[in-house]
Amino acid sequence: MKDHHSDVRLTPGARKILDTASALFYRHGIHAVGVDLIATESGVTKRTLYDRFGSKDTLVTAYLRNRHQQWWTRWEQRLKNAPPPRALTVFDSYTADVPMSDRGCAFLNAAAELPPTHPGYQVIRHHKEQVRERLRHLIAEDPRIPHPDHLAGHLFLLLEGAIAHRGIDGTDDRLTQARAMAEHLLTPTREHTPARP
Amino acid sequence: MKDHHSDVRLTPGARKILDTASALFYRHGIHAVGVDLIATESGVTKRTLYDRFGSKDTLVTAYLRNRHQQWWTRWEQRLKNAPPPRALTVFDSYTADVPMSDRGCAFLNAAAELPPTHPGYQVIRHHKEQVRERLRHLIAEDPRIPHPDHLAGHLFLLLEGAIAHRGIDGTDDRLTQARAMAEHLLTPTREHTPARP
DNA sequence: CACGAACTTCACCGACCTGTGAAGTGACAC
DNA sequence: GTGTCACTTCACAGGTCGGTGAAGTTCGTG
Repeated sequence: MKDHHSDVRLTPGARKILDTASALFYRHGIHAVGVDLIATESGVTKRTLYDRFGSKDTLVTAYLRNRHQQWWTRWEQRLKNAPPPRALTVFDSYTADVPMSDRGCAFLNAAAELPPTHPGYQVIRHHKEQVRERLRHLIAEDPRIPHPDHLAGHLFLLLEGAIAHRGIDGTDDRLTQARAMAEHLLTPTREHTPARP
Repeated sequence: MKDHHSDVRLTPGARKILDTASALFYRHGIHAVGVDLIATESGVTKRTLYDRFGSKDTLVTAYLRNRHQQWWTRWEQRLKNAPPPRALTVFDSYTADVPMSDRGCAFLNAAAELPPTHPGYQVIRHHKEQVRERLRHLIAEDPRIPHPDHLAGHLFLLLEGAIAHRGIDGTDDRLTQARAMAEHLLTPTREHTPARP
């Protein structure tokens, strides 16, 4: 209960491999990084890598799972001592940890280069689904918000657009803009009715 | 004036190579497609490919440039006979041509796997900049809109979020949602001010 | 001490990667 | 008919890809 790497039992070598692979995959993309490089950078032989993970695809899937777990934990942490509207924390969670977000969203990037048949693809879908769902619940905390579902969809699109451009623009500007827009939408001054139910 | 491939002089072979490469790059990603496959699928030898384009990076850049040109032409076409608010056409432009958008945005996908030093990266930035700028002008066509710049940023984020998820979800739903939200934002019934008076 | 899990080195596989060299063919222009 | 442009085939370079083989070493635990 002392480790921030809360995932199941991983041998020290496997842990090192996963951490190294995560950094490389995120920075350079998945197809651009070979298993040889991962093994070398991990201080581990390819043999060990294949003993622990079986295939590159499995390692990629583990990377995605681990990333989701880390991201979720950070968000949960940030949610604890956050003033309402707590939905805004999702933007801060991206802005806060720079090395974790300076190349944009790991899941959007992975989705861009993996085929939909890849075992990691459903991890991506699951992650986005979870974020969206949590957002929906957080927005519904304020009973004055008239259409929480619709607003959740709106905030989610703002978030995704902003984080997609985080990697391209190289600045937090879009994220900051999106947060401000979200904040405005979350203050229930007037009607924010959807165009159509 | 009859060809939708308006780009400069390209030999027939080069044209075929570019078209084939475009389809493959968009469908499978850039790193996942080798020049051998491109040559084979084009009915052309690698030699010809290298004679015409010099390197894979150049071919990738040409792909991005060509894509921008195509996309822009289509949008321009759609803008001609469009009722106001014409800013909404940008959503329709994505929804309309399925094989051109079923894997999401070609530029966002490319940005996800290319290093920022790649010669094609500035093409990506340019494309997004152009879209955003055009959107800003279209919104400013309606003098009743109080803060066109701010609203353009808002619509742009909605668009980018929706098109980023176009490839993941496999449906047009997010795009349709985003369009509806944009439409609501564009109807100047009440205040849409970014700050409170 | 002894056991076994984790890890090591090193050699190897077939396939594929980007990129190049040499020699030759067909079509069209002057 | 000579030149040139687009294109062809074939062979090959040096390197990396994911994945496996056998044999030996480190190390904590019982």
